[in-house]
Amino acid sequence: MITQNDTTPIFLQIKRWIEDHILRDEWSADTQLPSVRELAAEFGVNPNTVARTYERLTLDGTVRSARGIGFFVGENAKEAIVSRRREEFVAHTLPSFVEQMKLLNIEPEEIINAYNNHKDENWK
Amino acid sequence: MITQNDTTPIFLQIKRWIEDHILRDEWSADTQLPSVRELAAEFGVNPNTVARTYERLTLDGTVRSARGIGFFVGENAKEAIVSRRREEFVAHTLPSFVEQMKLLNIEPEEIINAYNNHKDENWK
Amino acid sequence: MITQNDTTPIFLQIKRWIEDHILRDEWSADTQLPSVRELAAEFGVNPNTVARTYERLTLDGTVRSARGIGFFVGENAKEAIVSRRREEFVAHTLPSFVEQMKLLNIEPEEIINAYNNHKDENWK
Amino acid sequence: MITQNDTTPIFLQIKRWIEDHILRDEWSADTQLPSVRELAAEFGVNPNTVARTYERLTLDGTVRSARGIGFFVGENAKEAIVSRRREEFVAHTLPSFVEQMKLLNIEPEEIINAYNNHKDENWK
DNA sequence: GTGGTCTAGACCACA
DNA sequence: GTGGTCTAGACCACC
Repeated sequence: MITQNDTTPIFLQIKRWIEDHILRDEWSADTQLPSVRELAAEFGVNPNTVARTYERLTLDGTVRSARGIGFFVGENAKEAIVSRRREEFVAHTLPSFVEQMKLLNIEPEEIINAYNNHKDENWK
Repeated sequence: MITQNDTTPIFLQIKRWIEDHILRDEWSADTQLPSVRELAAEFGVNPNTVARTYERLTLDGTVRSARGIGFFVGENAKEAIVSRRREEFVAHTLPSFVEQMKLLNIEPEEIINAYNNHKDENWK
Repeated sequence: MITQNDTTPIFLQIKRWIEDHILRDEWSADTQLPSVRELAAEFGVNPNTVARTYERLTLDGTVRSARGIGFFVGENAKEAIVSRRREEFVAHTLPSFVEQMKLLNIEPEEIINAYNNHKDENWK
Repeated sequence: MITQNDTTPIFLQIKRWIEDHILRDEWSADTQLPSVRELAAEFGVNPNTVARTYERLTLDGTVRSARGIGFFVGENAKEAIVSRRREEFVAHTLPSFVEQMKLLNIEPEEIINAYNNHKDENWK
């Protein structure tokens, strides 16, 4: 799911990928995260890029680093992510989404359908 | 509506702004569009930036240029825009939107509400 | 056959259109050419644009103007056009044409066929 | 081969120059292309001009860009270029070429000769 | 007046 | 180092 074709920076794609894991409760507080080298190999990107992801996550408080050991999920990581994303959602995502619906004459039913048919797939 | 705060490039914001006008039937086929210098002044950006917008629209076929005269809305511009945007919508926007809803536990009702409350406002 | 879609200037398209008539012996020396207004109406362009065409043709010697009367085909117009065009042909058109053939793996037969099938059509 | 004398814009000359390399199999899929600054220096033009070339090639799908890394030849670049050029060839180049031949009384033999004498020369 | 191209130089984010 | 965007200003051809 990490791709160069997307215009969003790779390190942000990885950041979101990690956050998504946390949101799905696959990684909970104090869970040790994959090492920089590991992830870099898995995604086929430069280790610096992954390091940058962790740096940002650390600034967020989403993650905390233990020198010489690795990175761990922070205490209230999930709650923080949810609140940040919700804010983003209501402020930008939802309005622009509705705007698109209106412009393209898309009925709410389509959205409901997509919602009901959603399966947890495309998961690297 | 054009802002430096948004991370999307100015020339693409303007492109979208023009396309939206066409989608709303404010500008139909063969309508002459504002000149490069005019728009540049209106948005307070460099003429080159607007020129770049029009260049892209021309490559799209959304717009056609007449040297020494100006730009005009292309023949099937609206249909082309709708089909392009719909494709983008079902391929990316909608899936990632639903994904967000699931991750953030947002119920479809919220979307319906937003949809119903939508007014055509803040329209330059 | 005069179109805004072509990237070549309109006045040059018209110039070529007139020269082609001469090459086909439809207009010979001393034939009076259509007036500026006439052509402008026929092509749906600004009279200035046609005027510019005649101005160039006059500089060429292809055409001579009689004040208050109109424009007439010059004495050795046809020969001059042919020589100019031939020069252009061997210097640029032919080489780049052959280059394209090589790059696209197009065999000479295709050209011969096109040549033999050519009818004098698409003539405004 | 890139010259200011030609009336075609520099950035399009460079585009063609790159496409020609691909057609000649000198650069195949996934080959990394010269950087913007490199080409700009080589041709003695402004980096923006080369950037514009690459922008077009990217829109084409001929090339794909990786931020911070460089540009790479796209997957079916060669095939796409060939088909685009062939289309252009049969739709415009060939008809207008034959038209010229007729108008200037040029015999097919001349073309065959030029074709046979063609050497892959002046190739940067 | 219009669009089209090019230069010079700046700043940014990314790897 | 790489690409991407933007500005400022110039020059040109066209209508």
